[in-house]
Amino acid sequence: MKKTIYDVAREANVSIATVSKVINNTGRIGEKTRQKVFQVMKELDYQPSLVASALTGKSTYSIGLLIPDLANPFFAELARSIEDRGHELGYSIVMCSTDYNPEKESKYITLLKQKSVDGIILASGFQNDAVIRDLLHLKIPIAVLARDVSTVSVDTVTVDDFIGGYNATRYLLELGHKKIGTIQLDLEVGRERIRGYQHALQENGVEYDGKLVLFSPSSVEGGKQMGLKLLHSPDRPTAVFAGNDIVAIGVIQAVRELGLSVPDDVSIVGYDNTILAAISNPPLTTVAQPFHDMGRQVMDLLIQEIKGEKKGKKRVVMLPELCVRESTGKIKK
Amino acid sequence: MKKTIYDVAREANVSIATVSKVINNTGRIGEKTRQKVFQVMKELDYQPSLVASALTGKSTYSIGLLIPDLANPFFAELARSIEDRGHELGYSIVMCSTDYNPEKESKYITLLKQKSVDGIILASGFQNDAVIRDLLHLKIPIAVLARDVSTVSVDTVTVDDFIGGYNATRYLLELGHKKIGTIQLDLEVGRERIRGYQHALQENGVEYDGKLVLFSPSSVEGGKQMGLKLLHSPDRPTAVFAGNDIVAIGVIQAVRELGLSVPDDVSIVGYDNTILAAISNPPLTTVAQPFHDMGRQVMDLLIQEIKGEKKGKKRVVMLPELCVRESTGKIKK
DNA sequence: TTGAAAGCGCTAACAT
DNA sequence: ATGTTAGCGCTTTCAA
Repeated sequence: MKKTIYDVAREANVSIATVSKVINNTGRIGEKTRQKVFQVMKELDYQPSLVASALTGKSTYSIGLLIPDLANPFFAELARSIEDRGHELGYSIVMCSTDYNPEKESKYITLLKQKSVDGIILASGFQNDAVIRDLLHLKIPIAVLARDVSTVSVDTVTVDDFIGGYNATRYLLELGHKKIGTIQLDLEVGRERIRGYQHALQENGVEYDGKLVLFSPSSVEGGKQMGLKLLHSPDRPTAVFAGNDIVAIGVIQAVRELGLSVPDDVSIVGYDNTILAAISNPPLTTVAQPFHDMGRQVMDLLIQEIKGEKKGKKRVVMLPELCVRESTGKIKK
Repeated sequence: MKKTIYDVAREANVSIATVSKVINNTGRIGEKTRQKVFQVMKELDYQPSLVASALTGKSTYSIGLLIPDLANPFFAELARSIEDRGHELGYSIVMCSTDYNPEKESKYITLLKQKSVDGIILASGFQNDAVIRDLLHLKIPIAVLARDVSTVSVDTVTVDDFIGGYNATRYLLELGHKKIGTIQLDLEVGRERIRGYQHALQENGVEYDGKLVLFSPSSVEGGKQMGLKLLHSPDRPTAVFAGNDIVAIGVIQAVRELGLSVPDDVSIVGYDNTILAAISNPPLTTVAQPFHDMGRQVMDLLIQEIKGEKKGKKRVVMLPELCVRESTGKIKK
């Protein structure tokens, strides 16, 4: 049978109130009593039930994490850093992969509410602010990662996608490319990167061509299909800026399938700097997101919010950094 | 304020017992009453507290997942399939990455016990059976994934590592390789694969050479270092069987660093068939583990155990399958 | 310094 | 068919 606080109290000849106090280090307890209680707790291998203490109004010490897809290396890394920071701070993580699916999103939110998690991290391309507002209204602490929720006041950690798109594109322009295609995810982040892309083009006097801008799902196959579409025209682009490393790898495959070479015929830039970028062939030039810091930051923000250590909401913006490898090269005349 | 069962009861002019009964669909309730209660629940946006119902002796509907490292694509895929199956069955997953670290293992186990999870999935190179015995003794349902716990009676899902090692090695032998090195993880699975490797060698009359067997941590860097070590001798192996795809990629890098080519000079076989194998250069011949089924199976086993739908423990063994790509080739005379 | 007792929100006998 | 009530294991006043 699992031991309860009553077992400890009886064995130590004190009341459960006393035991509770030594566990939580509250109230004033005599040193001898404290020792005795500790000893009995050890003897009985007693561990307080978090469920019971949660019911009494304390925290559950668990926080929900909504993330699009654990199987995507970028999100897996992110989840890992969030998990680590959470555990460091005494919280455990309940994982929910949403697949960018609004239905799953709200289903999981409901679930997490029922479980009385202390807070929720939204690391997803959340479709509707309504859910966020609802959470906020219910006073459930939340923190949003990697997405600007401009219309709502929440704690957010974002990486500047405009800059990311801008830097990637500018780098390609510097290499002499003029016809630069881009294949992004059909999400807010994708559109923001496209804005950066446009800005870079414009700044360099290159005319924007809508036909060079495509959307793709986050998969190798998707990248390949869109890559083929983009590269199939006789007047094909000499460089492609992809929405993430997975898509970029699809584009590489497309290039190869057309009998062309990376980076000789087509330069490619990815996004995220996952392990995929490091090991792909050729190694991928990519826009690095500081996932380690990102995870840590959201978690810290959320915990501060939970503990009420913070006045008002905070918005942390991090900067992406171009990581140059071998999938990009100067344009050949 | 969060609504409670009392709010619903009052609003619907019934007792809390009645509300509880319609929620859980137990006892006999008049149709009109039922409708009324449902309606009020909706109006109030009432969601029963799982914490409270858990305290009353019911399940928490959460299960703990101990896994070495979410950031490793293989485990991420596994975690994803476990999560999906869990959610399908109404359970949520509490993630714990252990880094193969026994201290973290027991720390997380303690945590999960306090949270009264309904069960725990051990998908780790668990170092000591003691923890498992303890859990078993406490009657906490567990299921073990990807590791044979031969001395203890638990539900397990494993992939036959002996066969995996055997198949990989035999394939290399069939290609004409005689000097075959192997770099495995220093874990039970690794040793089992080495046994398969030895068996294949012996069966083909190739003498076993201990110097060709190395251990490495699960990292590209580790694989590269061990790869260099293995390949540095003048009498270097013509093929390497690696412990997982990540290590295999490290070996590829080692081969390149020595100015050699894959597969012309050195054939390489990985393990796991993660996305890394598909996108590496050259695409990796690898031993595929059916992670999708694996995750589903452990979860099913665990839930059956939790629900007591099963007499005795079950041991499910799945078979790995060699997936041939371009990192292996016939030996050159 | 310690203990008695009232909940937290819910379930499950047992009554009615 | 519905309600009363006694817990579940813990925290927290309030007394002693």
